[in-house]
Order: sequence, then structure tokens, then C-alpha cells
Amino acid sequence: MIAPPDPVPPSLVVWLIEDNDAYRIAASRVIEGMRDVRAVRGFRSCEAALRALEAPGGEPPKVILLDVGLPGMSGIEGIPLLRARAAGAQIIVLTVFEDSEKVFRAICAGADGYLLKGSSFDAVRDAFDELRRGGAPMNGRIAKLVLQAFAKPAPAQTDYGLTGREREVLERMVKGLTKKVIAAEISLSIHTVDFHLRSIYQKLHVHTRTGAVSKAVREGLF
Amino acid sequence: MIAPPDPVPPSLVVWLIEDNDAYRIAASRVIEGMRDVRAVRGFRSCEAALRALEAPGGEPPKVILLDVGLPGMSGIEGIPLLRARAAGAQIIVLTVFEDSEKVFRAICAGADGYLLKGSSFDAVRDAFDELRRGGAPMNGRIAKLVLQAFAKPAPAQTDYGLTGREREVLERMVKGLTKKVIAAEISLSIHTVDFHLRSIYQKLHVHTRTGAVSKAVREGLF
DNA sequence: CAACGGACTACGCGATTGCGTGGCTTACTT
DNA sequence: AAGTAAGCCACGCAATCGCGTAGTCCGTTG
Repeated sequence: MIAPPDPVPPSLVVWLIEDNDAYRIAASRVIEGMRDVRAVRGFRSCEAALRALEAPGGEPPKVILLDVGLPGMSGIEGIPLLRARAAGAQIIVLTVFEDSEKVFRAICAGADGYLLKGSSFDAVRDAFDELRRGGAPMNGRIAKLVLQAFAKPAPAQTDYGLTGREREVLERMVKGLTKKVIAAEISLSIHTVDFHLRSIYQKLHVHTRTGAVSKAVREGLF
Repeated sequence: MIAPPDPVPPSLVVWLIEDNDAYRIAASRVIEGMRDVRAVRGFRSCEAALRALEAPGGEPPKVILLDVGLPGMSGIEGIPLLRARAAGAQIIVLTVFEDSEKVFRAICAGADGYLLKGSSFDAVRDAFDELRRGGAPMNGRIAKLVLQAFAKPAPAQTDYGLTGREREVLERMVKGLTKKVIAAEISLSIHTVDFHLRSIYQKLHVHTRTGAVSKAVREGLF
């Protein structure tokens, strides 16, 4: 219930990278009117914004609103470059795309938030508030995609009914050890390790060490 | 800009699972007063809520607000059970925990949203609106944790300078194929496949097939 | 142009692996 | 008490693997 003290200076420099002139100009005007926003600067492409960052002088941005579908370099490609050159800037993706493919590529590239253009400009204002509180602004439908992506692998959590010894052996096999070394580590004959190995093959439905290791790592067993 | 037509019936049955009596009662009262909420029912534990779901009659919940730190079964353990018995219910975690460990366990268990108790009750109302729009309610700080989790593995995207042939071989090794089979698939001598294999070992700093496969899968190369 | 390094192809040998087979102990069923 | 299933341990052999070694092609460098 208690709001933490405001850690962010009260005026933001916002950059807006968006190729649609009408949208960019309209959005700039609205954002400029928001409280705590000192300046808004618009760009038609990532390349243009990157050039501005290289140029001497000029105030560095605190927030970058970034479209994905841009001419030349896409917004997703631009994220790591912008992050490298604009230290401390929060990069918020602002786009129409809500297919999981693009969303995840943007998130993996290091976006600090993900908004949809379909929402009202209030969402942008709320996003600034969220950043100020130390959180990440994220559209609800995007959040749903993210949650679904996490929830999927959960049911695949089968341990294939491996016994204790079998898990011990498999764990060491994943680490790249040979049967001989494994046998020494858990004080067994190499033949016994081999037996457990074959039980593992049977339970995982593979017949090589590589197949077993691949499956074990993929299923998140180790 | 254009809001889609409301697809959700205008009255929600909300369940609140929370062991702190004072908080549960206070929250129930506030939530009951929200528009579109028809009824709120409180439980002290997952077990109690599960029993109520088994019992005949009674209205099934549309939204379940769930605490994590509960006596007996934890909220996280309860999520899959609640989901199985309350088809169609949206399960929203409502807790004080915001360490990534608990957050991710809850999300992997299949939560439809994640709110923090520290926020005002407005957040709960907003969450209901978000559900109605087909999105997932998520606290901004939780969203930040999620984004950071995704962004981390990205910089680890090194391909270790593998050549084309080496990638071909490694890809098939991950599938569990033997050298002989790999050689046949890409029309090479076993000896040549073996050479590429050793180059892979060197570049990945391993010296066994298992180690190479393990590393390749982990780094997300395949 | 010669020299050089990198990618690719190839051979042979000793060590390791995959598999058929069997024995032993514990625990639960009949 | 006998039966039976599961986990654990072990042997031996054919197939496979890890490694030292070497030749060819090709783009780059001096």
C-alpha cells in the first residue's frame, strides 16, 4: 500500500521511432503534453536514431518508443544497438504486432516493455508511470502470450520413472563424463554403470548416449 | 482505439483463497462492491476450495484470487489442481512475494495473472477489466522479472564460430545419430564426419559427444 | 608468386561403448 | 513358502568412438 519514494528525475526525454508520419506527429504531440515529459524527438528509422546518438551534444533519451515494422533495420534488430549506445534508456516496443513470434523476438532482444498501438495514448502515460515505479509496462494481451509460453513446458515435466541410480548416471552423462569416470565417481563397476545406462535408454526411448543427453537437457531434467 | 465488443457475461463469481482473515474479509468486501461482480466467496486454504469444487451444487468461479503462502498445500501446488476442477476459471495469483523463484514457479504452474498485495485494490479491479479484454493481468514489477528472464539468454547466443559442415554434424548428433549414419546422410566418409566432430569438441571446449550435445542443447543452438 | 592458414576430406589404431546374458538382493503378492 | 517383479551388479564381444596423422582446395597476405 505504501508507494516507494520516487527514484526517477521528474522530467523525461522521450524518443519516438516510427515511420508513419501521421502517427508519429500525432503521438509526439500527445506525449509532449504529458506531465514529467520534457521533450519528445521523432525519428523515421532506427538508423536515424542511431546517427543522432553518435552525434555530439544533444540530450540522451530516457525512454525510447520503438516501432517494429520499420524501413531498413527492423525495430527488433535495432534494440541491442540502441541499448549499447543509449545507456540507461528504457526501450519500449510500441507496435501493432501481437503474434508470439515477433513478441518473443523483441523480448529476447532486450525490450523493457511492450505496448500495442491499438490502445489509447493513456497506455503510454501509464507506461511512463510504470517505469517510474521500477516496473515494466506490458500490454495485457502480450502478458497473456508470455504466460502461455511459460505454462506450456510445465506438463512435459515427466521424469520417465528413472530410479535413483539411473538419475545419478544420467546427470553425470549430461556433464560429459565417460562410463569409466562415472563408475569411479559413484564407486561402481563400469559394467554396472553400463547396465543403468541401458535402462535409461529404454525408458527414454533412445539407443545412444547423445540421444539420451539431448532428451534429458531438453526436458529440463538437468 | 476501438474497443472490441464485450465477450464476457457481465457478472463474475470470484473466489478468494487467503489465510489471513483480516485481509480476506476486507478484500472480499471491496471486491463485492465492484461492478460486474456478482458474488465473492472466501477460503482459508486450497484444500477448502478444492472441497467446495467437488461438492455438488454451488456456482463455479470465474476468477480465483490465490495467495501463495498458505497453510497446508501452497498456492503454487494448488494451481494445477484448481485448474483441473474449475474448468474455465481464471487463476490470478495475489501475493506479497516478488522474488523470481516463486514468481516463475507460479507462472509455470499455469497462473493466468500475477498481482502484488502491496498495490491498491484498484489493481484488482483493473485485473478484472484486463481479463474481460482477453489479456493477462500482471503487475509491472513482475513483468520486469519476466522480461529480464527472457533477455538474459540472448547475449549467450554465441555459435562458437562453427562452420557449415560442423553445424550439420552437430545438429544430427543432437538427434542421437551415430557417426556412421551421419556420414551416410550427408554423403561423407565416417572419417570426415569424425574430423568435424573433433573440431566441434575443440570449439566447444569439450572432448566427448555427450558434453558437446549437452552444451549445444543448453545454448539453444538446436 | 610463394607462403600461409582455414575448411574440408580421408585413413588406422587403441580405448570406449552398446548389447546379449546371467546372478544377487529386497519387497510385495499369492 | 513359493512366485514374481524391480533395482542393482557383473562379464564378454562386436561395433563405435576419440585421436594422431596427412592430403587437397581456396582465399588472403606479404
